[in-house]
Amino acid sequence: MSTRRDAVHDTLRRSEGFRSAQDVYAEMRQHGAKIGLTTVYRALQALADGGQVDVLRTDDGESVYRACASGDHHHHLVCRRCGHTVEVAGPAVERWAEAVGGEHGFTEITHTVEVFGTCASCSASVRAG
Amino acid sequence: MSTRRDAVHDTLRRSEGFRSAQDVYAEMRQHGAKIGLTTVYRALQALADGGQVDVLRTDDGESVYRACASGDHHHHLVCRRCGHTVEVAGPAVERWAEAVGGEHGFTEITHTVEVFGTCASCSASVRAG
DNA sequence: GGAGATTTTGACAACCATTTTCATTTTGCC
DNA sequence: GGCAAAATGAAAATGGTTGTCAAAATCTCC
Ligand SMILES: [Zn+2]
Ligand SMILES: [Zn+2]
Ligand SMILES: [Zn+2]
Ligand SMILES: [Zn+2]
Repeated sequence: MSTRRDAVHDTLRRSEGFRSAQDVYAEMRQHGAKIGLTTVYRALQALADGGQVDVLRTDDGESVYRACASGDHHHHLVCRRCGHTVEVAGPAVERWAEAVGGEHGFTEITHTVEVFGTCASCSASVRAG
Repeated sequence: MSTRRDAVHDTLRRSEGFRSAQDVYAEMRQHGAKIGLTTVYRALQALADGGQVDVLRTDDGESVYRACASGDHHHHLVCRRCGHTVEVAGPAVERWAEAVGGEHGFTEITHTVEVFGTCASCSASVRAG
């Protein structure tokens, strides 16, 4: 629909982990893009609403976005040091969530699942001092 | 340690679902408690740090707290209409999170899991109009 | 009990990501 | 070109949360 939105989407695709709106905005400006912060926010929201990017909340309440390779439902294994992110499927979790909801008479079940850890290369650099 | 902290803890225990700091503050004042908002924030943080209450973030970035019955690791099934909350255990999920982290060389694995739905009584009241 | 040190409290200001506003610019269409 | 509708972005507003700092409560030792 819009050139701006595509530019935001591209910036996100070039990133490895999850990025905040402010983050994306700063990077785009750095690379000479002429875009306003408000538009970045709007583009990210639209992309998230359209399911083209994934969103999650950091511990300090910031929304961060990622253009994932998989369009199917999946979850994330995120390194809490470098942000390196792996997309993971979890059929067992999907079934569990549905089952636990059903057992208690709940309907229209949704769920949020995120896994955090320290990735191999970060572990290595810590050991190296 | 402090009377204020206990008062906050008690207020939370009397609540059914997750409550925000502002929420707890308003209720305490309503009941005549003489306490400041800053102190409520500090008490909730201390309780959360001590593992005496559970915290989670709402979609709009608000931190909400709950004094759960179980002191063991567990997750929550939350009604998105009335906030009614059930504490649920998920051994399968625990194992899955560890496994998926390990498979990708991650260590110090943690995870966040929340299940949302519409509870039976809310479904009923919707049907009743 | 009391002086002084230490901790806790809370009114208020500061923070900061996000949203709203609204005037300007760009786009879509004839 | 002309014009309506949509997009843009600078600046102001919002709102939950945190920082500040002086006053109040609590502890400590005599
Ligand atoms: Zn993803
Ligand atoms: Zn899932
Ligand atoms: Zn709990
Ligand atoms: Zn768990």
